[in-house]
Amino acid sequence: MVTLREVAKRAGVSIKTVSRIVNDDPAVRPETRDAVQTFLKEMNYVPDQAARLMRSGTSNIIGLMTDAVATTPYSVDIVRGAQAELKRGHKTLLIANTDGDPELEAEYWRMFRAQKVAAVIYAAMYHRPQSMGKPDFNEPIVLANCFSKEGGHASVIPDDEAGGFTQAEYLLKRGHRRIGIITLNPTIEASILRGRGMRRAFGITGVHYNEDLERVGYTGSITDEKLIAFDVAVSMLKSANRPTAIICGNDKLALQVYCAAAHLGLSIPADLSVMGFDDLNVISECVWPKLTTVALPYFEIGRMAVEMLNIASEEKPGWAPKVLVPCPLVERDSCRALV
Amino acid sequence: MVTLREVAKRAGVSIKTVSRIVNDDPAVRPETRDAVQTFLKEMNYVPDQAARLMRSGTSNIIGLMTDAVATTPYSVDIVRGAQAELKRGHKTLLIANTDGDPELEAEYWRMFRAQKVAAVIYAAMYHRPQSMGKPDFNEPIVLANCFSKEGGHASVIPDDEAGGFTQAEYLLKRGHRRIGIITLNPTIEASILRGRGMRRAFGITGVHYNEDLERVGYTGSITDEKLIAFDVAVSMLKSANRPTAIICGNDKLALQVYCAAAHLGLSIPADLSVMGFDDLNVISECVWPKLTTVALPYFEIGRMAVEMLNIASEEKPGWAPKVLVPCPLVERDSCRALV
DNA sequence: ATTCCTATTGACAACGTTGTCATTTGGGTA
DNA sequence: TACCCAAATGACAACGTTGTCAATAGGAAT
Repeated sequence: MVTLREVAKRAGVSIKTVSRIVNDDPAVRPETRDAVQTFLKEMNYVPDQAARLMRSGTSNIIGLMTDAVATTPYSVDIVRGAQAELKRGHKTLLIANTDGDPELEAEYWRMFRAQKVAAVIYAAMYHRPQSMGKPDFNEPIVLANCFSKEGGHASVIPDDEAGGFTQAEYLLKRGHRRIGIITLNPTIEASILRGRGMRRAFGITGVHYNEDLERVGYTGSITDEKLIAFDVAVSMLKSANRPTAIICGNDKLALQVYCAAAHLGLSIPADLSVMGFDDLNVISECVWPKLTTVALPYFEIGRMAVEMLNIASEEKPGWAPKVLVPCPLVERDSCRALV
Repeated sequence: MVTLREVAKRAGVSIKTVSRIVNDDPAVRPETRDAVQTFLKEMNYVPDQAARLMRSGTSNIIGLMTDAVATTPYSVDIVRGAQAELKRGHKTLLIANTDGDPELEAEYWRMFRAQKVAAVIYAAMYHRPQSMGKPDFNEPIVLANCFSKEGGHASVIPDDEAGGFTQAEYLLKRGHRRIGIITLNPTIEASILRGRGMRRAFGITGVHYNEDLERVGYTGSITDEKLIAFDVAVSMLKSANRPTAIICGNDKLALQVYCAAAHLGLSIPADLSVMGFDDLNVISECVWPKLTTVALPYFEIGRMAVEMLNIASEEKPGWAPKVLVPCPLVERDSCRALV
């Protein structure tokens, strides 16, 4: 490993001068700078982060604590978004994947302290982080795609209420009146919010919200749920006055509706319109006709989390805003206008 | 941050004694050990990795350079597998996501050097790493899910040949004779190997391999490809003596075949058997009937890569084995026996 | 009691960097 | 020429840890 000392010796200047050049300190004569820079490149000098860190106290590493990556495909985009934003600041991500194991999480918090990470993004699905706050970790923490009920930390989450509104509004505007709804597990926060959004859309349009057409697409506990949307959709579609459209809680449910329609010989969108949520493109782009859905903006959530982190370091401890990231409609071919 | 010095002062012993206890050095009197350990816990001491690293020269961080995470869903499982194996050694993963940008990759190599990562896992899809070897990085490198043509590094890759064999053998054994094949881009290594495996299966069974039933499911260049499997499947299935089964290069293609079958009013598996590859469970578990497919063992690849890394550090530079990880058949409901 | 040996403990330097402060250099001004 | 000031450079300490080696203590052997 090439050190400042070696470069300095080779260039015939002091260690400190080389250090200054590496750190773009203007107080160096241009000629000296050029001369030394040649040596730096030639010897392929790379500053030792460990030494820097020891001297300065804060690293350029951001910790990302997550169980989301394990549980949801494409939640990787949170990572990508964060990294994209981080790249500018020459910071890097240390990813800790807990798979939901609290013991493992505790170990990773210790690890973050040991590495002196500058800040932490805590990304999780569904459940609220309980063990948060406990770890005596004093650097900024921002929650991504989740939030802690106790508060105390900024969080960046998708605007599920608006997302639900978008789904319902889109179909209502296109003349659908009998709309089936296949939801996520109703205990999930996202599910509640989207339901609220949909009802708001019905209300505005002046259409009666028909509870009978609302069913849950999963059974079982949240950690061990089983898809039953196929059966649910089949029973919905077999009925005499079947819905003309079905709104789904995610694209997986939508896929099951596609299969149910196929099973019953109904074509999409001629006989049935289908709307998804998430925009998992392995599904939405691969089915035929392509799925109209509402996107879960993971990339933007990750990016925004980093942005919040930058702000967080300059705010007071009490600062804990909730940033809602919009869920854009992705219009494809699975919904037809009835007019 | 609590330091050894502070703990030592509090416990009334020397810094070195505390250090010994933290590092499980047996040369400490049990009473001293117990006494100090109480203080360690009470003060919540965590050793400073930066200082350790500076002293010792090697970190406990493993770098993971990848574009795979960006391009393929569930390739995250490589990360999870690696982490699971790493956990034992109390090492952690520093993930560098290149999105395929060579400039960014070069920057990350520098970063790895700066962080003095102990070793690197290089995970990529499709293309061979060209810039590899260039970065003067002297720690062990293992390639995951890819390999460098120049050799020089151990690699862990799925056994695509055997995977292709498995696909064909499964259908042949169940009496299928007219088997359609919708492949990945034929320039991809995986595609070539699987083709070879399938032909081997046909050969062994003594069935003629009908080239006319083999079509590519994508158009366009590898970096910007477009799914056309739906159209391909429709044309295949419209023909008078249509295939009784279709083997797909991945589950996305299989999903398109499902949609094509639905479009033509054919039911799966009664009128058509479908076999996928990858086992993306957002598809394979969500379609109805559930998809019989061959799994891409990402988790195991990640795990194995770490295992190879451990071995690599004790091997000579020339050591560069290729480890083939089997692709297990996942039998579900999309294939029927003709007998 | 003295000596010796081993078990235990401690003092100190070093890792590579940067902050602080002192020193040198060079050029302009009186 | 002498002087002064700012710009440029350097010497040194410190960050927290561990390796090396020295010092101490305590017990056994004489």
